[in-house]
Amino acid sequence: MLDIQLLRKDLPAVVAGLARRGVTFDEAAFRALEDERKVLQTRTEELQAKRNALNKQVGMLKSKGEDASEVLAQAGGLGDEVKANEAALAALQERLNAFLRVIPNIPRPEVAAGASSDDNVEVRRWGEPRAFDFPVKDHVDLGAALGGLDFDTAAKLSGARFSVLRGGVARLHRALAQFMLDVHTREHGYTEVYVPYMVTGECADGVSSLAKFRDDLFKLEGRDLYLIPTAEYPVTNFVRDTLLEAKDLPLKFVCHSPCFRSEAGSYGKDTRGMIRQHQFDKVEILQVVHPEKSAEAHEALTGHAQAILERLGLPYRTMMLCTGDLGFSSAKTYDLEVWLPGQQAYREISSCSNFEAFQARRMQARFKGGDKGRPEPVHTLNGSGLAVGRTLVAVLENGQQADGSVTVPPALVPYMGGVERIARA
RNA sequence: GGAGGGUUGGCCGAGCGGUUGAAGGCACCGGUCUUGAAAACCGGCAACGGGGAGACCCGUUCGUGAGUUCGAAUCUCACACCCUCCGCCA
Repeated sequence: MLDIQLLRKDLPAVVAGLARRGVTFDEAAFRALEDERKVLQTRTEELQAKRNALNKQVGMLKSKGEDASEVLAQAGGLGDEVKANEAALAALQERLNAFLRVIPNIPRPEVAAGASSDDNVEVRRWGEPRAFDFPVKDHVDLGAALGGLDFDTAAKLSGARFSVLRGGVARLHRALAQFMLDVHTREHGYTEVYVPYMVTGECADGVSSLAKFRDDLFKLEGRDLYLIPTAEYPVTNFVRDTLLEAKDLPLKFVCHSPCFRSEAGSYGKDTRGMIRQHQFDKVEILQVVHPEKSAEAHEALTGHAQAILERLGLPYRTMMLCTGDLGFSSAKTYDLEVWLPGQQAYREISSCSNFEAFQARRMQARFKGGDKGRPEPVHTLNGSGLAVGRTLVAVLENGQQADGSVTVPPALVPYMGGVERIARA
């Protein structure tokens, strides 16, 4: 969430920052809550101080064996008054907190203003889309012809937006995840982690707003547990409620996990194929860094994701999301879009974000030993490196041959046991 | 599922219902000593919120929430989590 100190000190800056992403900050509501809080807090603390002073006297008198009945008489009824004020203050702070926790992050100044994905800015383009001398198929037709992609069986098992992979295609899926993990651990300095695929509501609210996005998640019946929509949920929470040392930073983790999303708001969107599924695998890279290093780390992390696409020979472009397309917690995001010949379009395959202190404040992730004497929130970042399912789609479509077989990218051949081409068994 | 034990500061760990934000240790920071380092010794060192120009002042926090009390880390109840043993099990 936003820094309450900033809201108190420079409300116009917050209002202006949020306005850039199309969010209207309710100044009147905030001011009313704050004014009420101030009055109530001051009164409560005065009463507490009075009670404490009297109690201290009682303690002194009793320990000397003297009579304390006079002081006790003064304190009579004070306890209930204090309790009533404390309860009122707690309730108000709860309201203030709820108000703050649904306010999104403020975009960094260099993020272009815009209303939707139409206003995103292309900042990089790599590779030439291949020219085909035969009619291209999309991954659904390719996969079906190879006997490796089966949506009918998946539907029988679990309904729409699931897939079953077989044979060489299933192996390709596994190979991609292994390849990504190896590159990030061996060459980019990330530590591999394996994590729970369910997290508590508190964890979910640490990375984003559970109140706002509860419907996007699958929840376990009767329990405070949610299936993770990305490894960001468990891994970022490694540092929840912790006080790190400056010398421990940066922390860099890579995690391969399944991701579960209800896709509640995307009825009728990307219904064909495995572009948008309730379950997909992703290799996520994350960093926890010193506040002054996050901008630099964001560029590096995005580069790490781009490296995977380049090693696989997949043409892509890098888009800087405009203010209006930014995720709730993000201050700046680069999306990587891979070229899909079957759609004749660039499609999102990775999203790399810098959350600055937004998530750290929500989950109390701090470090000490910086320039400031006191602990301060760390900065968190993450990105897909990459979405495995969509990478599979990209490899199939970009590597397709006239006979329906698929050429395996050279970087992946060792992970395929030497297989250079996937063909119908 | 059954039976016990536990949860205190960055970490470990003590704590008769009363000047306890909390002994002691570790870690960390500064100093003495030393050619330098280590050791030893001396000193410092919780977080968060509010107020103040500032030195400071006030408040909150001992798993969470209620309760008893003038007063709770300490007593009572509920809940959560962790550990051990038994049962079940990949």
